[in-house]
Amino acid sequence: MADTDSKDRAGRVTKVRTLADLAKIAGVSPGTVSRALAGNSLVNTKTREKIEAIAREHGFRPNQMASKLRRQKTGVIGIAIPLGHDVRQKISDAFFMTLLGHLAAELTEKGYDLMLRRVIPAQDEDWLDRFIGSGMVDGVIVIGQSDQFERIEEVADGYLPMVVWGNHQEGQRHCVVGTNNRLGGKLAAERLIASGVKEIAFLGDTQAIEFAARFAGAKEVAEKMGVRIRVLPTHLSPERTGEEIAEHLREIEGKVDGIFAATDTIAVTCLKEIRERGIDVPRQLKVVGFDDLPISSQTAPPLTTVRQDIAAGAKGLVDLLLRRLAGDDTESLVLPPHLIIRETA
Amino acid sequence: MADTDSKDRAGRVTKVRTLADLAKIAGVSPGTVSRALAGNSLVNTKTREKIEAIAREHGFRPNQMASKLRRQKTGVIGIAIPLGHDVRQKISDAFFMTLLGHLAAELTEKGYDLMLRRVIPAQDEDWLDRFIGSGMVDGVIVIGQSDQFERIEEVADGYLPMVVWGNHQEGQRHCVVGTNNRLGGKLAAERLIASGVKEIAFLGDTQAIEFAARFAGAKEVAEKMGVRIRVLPTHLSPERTGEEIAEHLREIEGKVDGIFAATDTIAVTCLKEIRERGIDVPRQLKVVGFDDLPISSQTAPPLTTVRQDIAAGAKGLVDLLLRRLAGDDTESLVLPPHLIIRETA
DNA sequence: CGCGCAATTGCAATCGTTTGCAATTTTGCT
DNA sequence: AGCAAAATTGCAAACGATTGCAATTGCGCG
Repeated sequence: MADTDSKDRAGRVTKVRTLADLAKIAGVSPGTVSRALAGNSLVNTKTREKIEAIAREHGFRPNQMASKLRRQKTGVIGIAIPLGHDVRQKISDAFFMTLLGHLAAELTEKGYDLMLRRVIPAQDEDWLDRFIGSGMVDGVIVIGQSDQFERIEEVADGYLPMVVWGNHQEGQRHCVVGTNNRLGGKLAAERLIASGVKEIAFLGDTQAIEFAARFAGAKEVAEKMGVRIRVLPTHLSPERTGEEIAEHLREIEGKVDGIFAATDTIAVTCLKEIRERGIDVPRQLKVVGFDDLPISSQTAPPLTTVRQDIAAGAKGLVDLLLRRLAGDDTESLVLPPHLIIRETA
Repeated sequence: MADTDSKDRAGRVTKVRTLADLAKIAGVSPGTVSRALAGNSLVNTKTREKIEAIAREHGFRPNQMASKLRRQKTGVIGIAIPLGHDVRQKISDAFFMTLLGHLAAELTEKGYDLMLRRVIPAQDEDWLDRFIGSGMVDGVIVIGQSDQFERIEEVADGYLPMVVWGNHQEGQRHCVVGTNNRLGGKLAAERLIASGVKEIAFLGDTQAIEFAARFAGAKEVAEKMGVRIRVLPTHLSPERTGEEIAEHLREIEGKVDGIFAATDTIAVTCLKEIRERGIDVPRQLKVVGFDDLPISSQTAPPLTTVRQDIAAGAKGLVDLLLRRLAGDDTESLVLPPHLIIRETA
């Protein structure tokens, strides 16, 4: 508030490391200091102010480890990012990162810290139990089910404070927040077909459960409308994707007139490859993406895509987790996707 | 090793929460259990195996809080992201997120966890002391100096295990890892001028120290070569940037023939606005960015930019921090930028 | 069989805070 | 002034794992 260098300008000679040290200086007991610094307790205002002053003067902060140990809660939420095979990719994936950014904002606002952990399930069987059982976090948010659906289910049976970002399956036991991927897939296919597309290619890896759902939705619509649709497996590693897509394009050229990309990242790369082949979008080939990342409005031409509301997703994850921390057994939250029409379809 | 359901198949009825519980079952003392689980200690192989078996059977994990308290180290590295004014923006900024992704990979590999904390210095005077003094982290990496240069300097005087991503100033006291921004700025300007540019506009906020250095480098070259250069303040919040840039473009149209964007994010938005105004890149207007984000090769036309080696930066941050944890007082690390020539200049 | 040394194990203090309970001081009221 | 009730404060036991030191056990060998 006022001046900082008032009396103790000799620096940090006096080292006050513990409540007890501080208590000695203040002439009270450690318990009182603890209560005083905790703020709202039942300690005399005058005493509190004196203690606070001394604490400030010495730059004292109570040791969090001790505090957490004693109180049996950490104020930390664990964020686990399971990396399936694409080991180096996913954590720098634009979608996950954006989600993480929003999570950080939400959790910080609620007074929680985030502990981030990249896990490689293939190398570490019980990554989830380890994270949970370590006593380092009060709850866990798992970003992406990867290929760990079963393991997550098992853990969910005995551990309440966990929420997962991902796809919702009929009858699953773990609490998930995510977009209705199937519906999103339908929207994409409908748009392509409404734009006159006669044959669709889906670019994505249908082993990932979300992508499979997106494809399933598109397929349903396509079949109903008598439009052919095929899958062209496409991965997400920044290096390989470009080539993979180029190859696909060579293969489908002239046969397919609509592309549904499992991800905006794929769509963006795809647009670039298409441009290089001199194909006109949307005249000759129409493209719809999925996610609506910030970049997607910046492409040439701007990408038509299915929007996932990432901010709402983050808020949902945090809200549900907090309710679970309070003992509620919450339902999953499935968010509606929105078709964003720009210029590629 | 062998079968898991050998004797205690009654499930999780017996709850083993502490070393002591486990010790009782194993018929040894808690100390022995601790040593056994720690692995390398001086406990009899047979005993160890027995204890490990019981631990596995009951899914027991030693409480980390207690462990950390006792050992006075946490195995956690704090990552602080100071947000200047653009409160919601920076943490989802592509550059920071990419860096964070690489940091996560590096730190995980070295056996550390990451604790992520968004801080808003304006709302929280002593964010850094709080983070450090909390006893929750063994060391801190600060991502971006924001407008907190002075505060970081102060803290660095009394706290060794801290490394900062940012710009290096002559004679600064804190250990920093970052790109040589001034040199990067020179490279950008040289390229623009070599492409025939006669007047340059720098798009960026020179209040940010890194950006100021980039501009300074460009300015030096421009002045030497007799080319005019001006600053057009541009922020990074996703919403405002587009409009700001549009306005700038209106203002400079016809006068300026080269743009140096402080950031690829700005450059990408810029390219889009330019396209919408029907200006030809690179014929009428040349553009150089900074960062070389993954998207930058995907724009139309692909962006010429100054590359920061993010992976090397992350590795540098982690290496230096680990050496500081070991007691070394390390020097700063300044990485060379690389001009990546694509099609916009 | 007994001694000495090495290999294991147990004991108990410690890390620094929090908090129920009891002790003490204040306050309010007659 | 006297006494009950309320407001503060102190005491000491947790929280759960680690680790120096001492005690025990086991082993080799004369």
